[in-house]
Amino acid sequence: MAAPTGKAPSSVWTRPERPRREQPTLGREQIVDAALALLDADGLAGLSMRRLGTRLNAGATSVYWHVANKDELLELAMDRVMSEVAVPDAAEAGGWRPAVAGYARSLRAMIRRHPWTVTLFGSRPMIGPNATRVMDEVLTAFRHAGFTGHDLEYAWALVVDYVIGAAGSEASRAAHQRGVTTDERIASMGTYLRRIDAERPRLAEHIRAVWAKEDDQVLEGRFAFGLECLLDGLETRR
Amino acid sequence: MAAPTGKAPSSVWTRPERPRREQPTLGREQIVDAALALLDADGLAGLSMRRLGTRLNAGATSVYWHVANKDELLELAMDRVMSEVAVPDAAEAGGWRPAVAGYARSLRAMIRRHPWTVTLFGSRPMIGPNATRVMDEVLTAFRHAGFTGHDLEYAWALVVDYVIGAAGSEASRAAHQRGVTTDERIASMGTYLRRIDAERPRLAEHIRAVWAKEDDQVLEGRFAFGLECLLDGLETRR
DNA sequence: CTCCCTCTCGTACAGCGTTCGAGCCGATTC
DNA sequence: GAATCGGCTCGAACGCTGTACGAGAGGGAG
Repeated sequence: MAAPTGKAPSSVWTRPERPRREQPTLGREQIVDAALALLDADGLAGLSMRRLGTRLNAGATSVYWHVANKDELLELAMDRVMSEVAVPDAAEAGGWRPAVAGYARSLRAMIRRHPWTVTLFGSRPMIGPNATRVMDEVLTAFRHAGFTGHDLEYAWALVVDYVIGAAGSEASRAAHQRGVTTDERIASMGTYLRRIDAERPRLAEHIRAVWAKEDDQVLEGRFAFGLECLLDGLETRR
Repeated sequence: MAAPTGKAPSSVWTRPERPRREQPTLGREQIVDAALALLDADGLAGLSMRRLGTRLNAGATSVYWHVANKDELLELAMDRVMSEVAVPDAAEAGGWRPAVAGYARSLRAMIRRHPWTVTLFGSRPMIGPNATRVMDEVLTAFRHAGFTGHDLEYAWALVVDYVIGAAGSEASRAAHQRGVTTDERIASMGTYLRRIDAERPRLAEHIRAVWAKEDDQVLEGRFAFGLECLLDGLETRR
């Protein structure tokens, strides 16, 4: 994987795609397509350059002509999924608040569709065309609210950090529940939960009560609660 | 060095003079110690079972007697660093709000000391003794505020999700700035930033203005802003 | 003494990301 | 037509990873 050296990183976006000759050869587009398919199916661990090659009916290392790194490939994949994030126009949506809320929901939905993005957010500066488009639109929404200068950056960071944190915790928790019922999960804690019972009875009670009905509806409510809290806090500061 | 091959008569010279029993054998404690040292020094990529073994003056695979997996080792490491997180008592700190704020700051500080935790949060259910201790204390703080049932869970999730998201984005951004000045970083974007200049001038302006002075002080202010926003929002709902 | 349990570690295996260089093929140039 | 070139593919190899396995050392117990 990437070696975090001290040199200035050269990003995919700074280098033009190699000019293509015909159709039947591979290009960045289909490579990213195939990578996305593997990522969505089996997560980050499901994407290896060899598997990607065979999926493309190509040699294992042919991809390296079109993409320098696996890291670069992941950058491309990240920007691709960012194209799914929509930011409502503040004027049409009826103010900055619906616009920002719509963005937050859209971003969360995207992360839930592509849980592998969680690990990758911020692993590199996201400056791809779609990421910049989203950022630009969100910033204009916040400017509609009256934020400027540092407060503008602070407000944006607050929303995006929360959404990534919340959607991330949902996604990774979902990954561990796949094919396991809540009862089984509680049962698998077995003696350990019983020890918590003894040492921290109120916590154990809470765990049982909350985990027992942690379905999609509750998660939806959880996110809505957090988002509204956060927007209320922003409202008083604009 | 003589290598003992086959069934050569066992001579003093063919074998090291004392088969190394200097340490009372390794235990989980020192294994986690060494793992933490590697993780803090070189991040997640810096921890390999072989490096860990040599660091412990042990064979590469000796660790597997004490720990089943690398995953388990990381779970132990995660719980160890959770011991650094402190939750002020609500009564002593002067209310739920200072208590929760203190917890948030302590968690963020821990993540900044151990940036490799970012990827690991939520990658497995955190039910180690220290994690449960922290969760218990935080829940009692929120109960002091009057939260119960679902709102209790929602409030807790809001804070922890935000802190992890914010500290995570800080940590990963810091990892990419290591040894690179902001000027170099902006310069490395080169023509690409100029394209953003052309297509999204307000965004480019914002990027230059914000990235230019993204020092620790600004990050501190950013976190404080978000945290206060969020606590304000919680205040109206308790 | 032998037996057994705890613990160490060399070896091996499959898989990873990536480099290198050989080679194919269509287009251009002589 | 022949030679050359550049875009592109790909097999082989390198060094690394996590982990399974089994041989064996050390010390206590019978």
